[in-house]
Amino acid sequence: MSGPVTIRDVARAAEVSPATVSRTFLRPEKVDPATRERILDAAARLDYRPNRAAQSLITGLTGNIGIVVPDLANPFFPSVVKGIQGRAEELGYSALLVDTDEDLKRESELVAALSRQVDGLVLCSARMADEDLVALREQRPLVLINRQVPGVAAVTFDNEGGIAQEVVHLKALGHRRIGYVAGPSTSYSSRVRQAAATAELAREGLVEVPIGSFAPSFDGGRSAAEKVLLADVTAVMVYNDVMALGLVNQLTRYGISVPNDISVVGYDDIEFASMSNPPLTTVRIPREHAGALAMSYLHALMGSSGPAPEPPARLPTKLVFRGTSVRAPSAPPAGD
Amino acid sequence: MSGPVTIRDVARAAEVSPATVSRTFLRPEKVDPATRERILDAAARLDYRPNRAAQSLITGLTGNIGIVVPDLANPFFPSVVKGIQGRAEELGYSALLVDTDEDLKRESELVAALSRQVDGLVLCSARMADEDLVALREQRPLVLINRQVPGVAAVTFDNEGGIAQEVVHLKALGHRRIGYVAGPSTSYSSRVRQAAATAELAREGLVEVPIGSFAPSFDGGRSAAEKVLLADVTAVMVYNDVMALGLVNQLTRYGISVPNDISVVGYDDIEFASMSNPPLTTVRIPREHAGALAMSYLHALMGSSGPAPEPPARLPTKLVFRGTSVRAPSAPPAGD
DNA sequence: CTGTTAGCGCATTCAT
DNA sequence: ATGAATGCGCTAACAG
Repeated sequence: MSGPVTIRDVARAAEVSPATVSRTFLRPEKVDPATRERILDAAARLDYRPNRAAQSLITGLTGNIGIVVPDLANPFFPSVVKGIQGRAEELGYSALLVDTDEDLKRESELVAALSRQVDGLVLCSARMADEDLVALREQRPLVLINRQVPGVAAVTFDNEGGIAQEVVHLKALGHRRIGYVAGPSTSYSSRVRQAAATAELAREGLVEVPIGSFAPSFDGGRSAAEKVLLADVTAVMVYNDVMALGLVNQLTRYGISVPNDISVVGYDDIEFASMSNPPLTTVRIPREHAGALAMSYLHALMGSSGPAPEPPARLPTKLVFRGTSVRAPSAPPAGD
Repeated sequence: MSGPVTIRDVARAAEVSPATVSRTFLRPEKVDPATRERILDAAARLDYRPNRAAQSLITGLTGNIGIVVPDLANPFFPSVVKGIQGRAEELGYSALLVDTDEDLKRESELVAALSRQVDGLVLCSARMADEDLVALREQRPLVLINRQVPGVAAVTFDNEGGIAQEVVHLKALGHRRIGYVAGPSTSYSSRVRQAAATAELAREGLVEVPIGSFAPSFDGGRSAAEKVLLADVTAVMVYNDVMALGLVNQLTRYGISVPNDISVVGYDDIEFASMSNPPLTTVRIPREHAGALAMSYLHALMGSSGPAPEPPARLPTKLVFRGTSVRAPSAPPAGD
C-alpha cells in the first residue's frame, strides 16, 4: 500500500491540498510560513521525493544535461568530463554521458537522440560540421568545448598563445630549425595549432619543418620518428602529449637522446606528461576548469530568465618547462 | 501550433486511435501489418518521438542507468565507464555518470539521489559499506565492479590469479626477497591483493617484505622508494601501475636502476604502463570488458521477465612481461 | 485486431 | 493564502 510517497500523501498528512504542497517546493514564499513548516515537516517525515517524470511531463524539463566526448579513453577527456559533471552536480543537474568512439556518423545520431533527453548539451571537441552544430543550437542550449563555431557558445583554449610560448621557449634555447608534428587534419584543434605554429615560427624568424600528420596516439607519435630524424631539426613541436611521448619513445630506440640531441615539446599537459622519463615539456591547458566553466555557462543559457550570460571564455594556456627541452646542441654558448 | 508531435497527431494522420499507435511501437506483432505500416509511415513522416517523461510516468521506468566512479581522473576508470556506456547504448539505455571524488559521504548521498533516477546502477570500486550496498540492492537492480559483497551481483577480477602470476614470474627470475607496496587499506582491492600476495609468496616459499601502505598515486609510489631501498629486496610488487610508475621514477632518482638493481611489477596495465620507459611489467585486467559485462548483467537483472541471469563473472587477469622485471642480480646463473 | 476509458504524479490556471 | 479542477503524453486494462 505504501509505494512511492506522492504529493497527495504529503498533502493529506499536512492537511492541505496537493497544490499547496507543490507551491511549497517551487515558490515557498507564496505559502504561509506556518503551513509551509507543517508541509516541509510532513514531507521530511514521509521522505517524500518529487517524481521527476511527472515534473518533466508538465514542465518539459528533465534536470539532465548531456555530455558528449569522442573517446573517453583519450586522456584529454576524463578531466573535462569531471569538470562538467562536478559543476552540474552543484547546479542540481544530472549528467548523461555519451562516447562517440570518434565516429562522426555515430556522433550525429547520438547527439540527436541525446538532445531530446536533456535540457542542454556540452560537446567536447565535437567533430560534427559547423552547420549541424548551429542547427543543434536552435533546439537546445549548447556549449562547445575546444571547438569554435560562429554563433555557438564555446569554451576554448588560447592555442595561439600556447604555441607562441612554445616557439619563444625553443627560440630562447637556441633552436632554429623546428619540426612540427601535426595531428589528424580532421581535428579542429590540430588545424588551429598547426596554423598557429606556422604563423609564430615565421614571426620569430625560425624555420618550420613540417613533419606530417599522424594519428593522435602513442603509435602515431612513434611513426613520426623516422621523418623527424630525416628532417635535420634540433627541436620538434608535437600536436599533443600522447604523440610526443610516442615520439620520444621511438627516438630513444633509434639511439637519439631526448633532449640532448633533439628537444620535444608536447601539448595538453596530461597527467602522465610529468610522470614520464624524462618529464615532458608541454603546454598546460585547464581541462577540468574548462568543463566546469562550460557547465556554468550552459546553466546560464538554460536559465529561463536571468540576464544575458557573459560571453564564452577563452582560457589561458601555459608552457610547462620540464625535461624534454634543452639548449640546442649546435647553438652558440649562452650570452650571444 | 506544431510543438512536439504527439501520439495523437500520429493517430490522426494514420486514422487510428492513439492506443494503436502505442501498440505499434511496444508490441508490433499485436497490430495488423497493414495498419502498422500506415502508422509507422505517418510516424516517420511526422518525425514522431515518444515522450520519455510520459512513458516514464506510467511505466515507472526511465531508460537510464547510473554509473558511479570514485574518480574519473584515475586512469583505471575511464575504460570501465566506456565499456559500461557502450553496452548501455547498444541495449537502448542512456548512462548517467557520477564522480564521487573518493568521498565516502558524497558517495552515499549521490548514489541515493541517483538511484531514484535510473532503472539500475553500476558501481565501480564502491567504497560504501557492505550493508549499504545490500540495502541499495533491495531498491534497484545493482551490479558492482571490482568489489565483492555477499548477495550483490558483481563483476570482479581474478586478483589471486594475477598476484600468483606475479609471484611465479619473480620466482622464476630468481628473486627471493620480495617487497610488497600496498595501496590504502580502505580500498577493497588493495586488501584483496595484499592478502593474495602474502599467501602466494608464502606458498612459493619466498620472503615477503611488507613496505607499507601508500596513497594510490604517482607520489604515493614515490614516497615508497626510501622504504624499498631499506628493505634489501631485489623485486617489488606494487598495488597498482600509477604507484609503480612513481616508485620507478623515484628509485631512478636515487641512482637505482630498474630493472637491473630492482625489479618492479605493477597492476592494472593502464595505457601508460606500456608507454613508460622502461615499459612496466604488470598484470592486465580487462577493464572495458568488465564494464560491458556488468552492463549486460544489469540488463538481465532489470529485465522484468527473462530467465535467471547467469552468475556474475570473475574475469581473468594476465601478467604482461615487459621491461621493469629481469633476473635477480644475486641469482645464480640460469640452469640451476 | 482496434477503440474507449482511465489515470500515472505533478504544476498550473482560476476561483475562493 | 489556499483549494478544486484540468491536462501534460502516454500505456494498460477492458470492451467490442
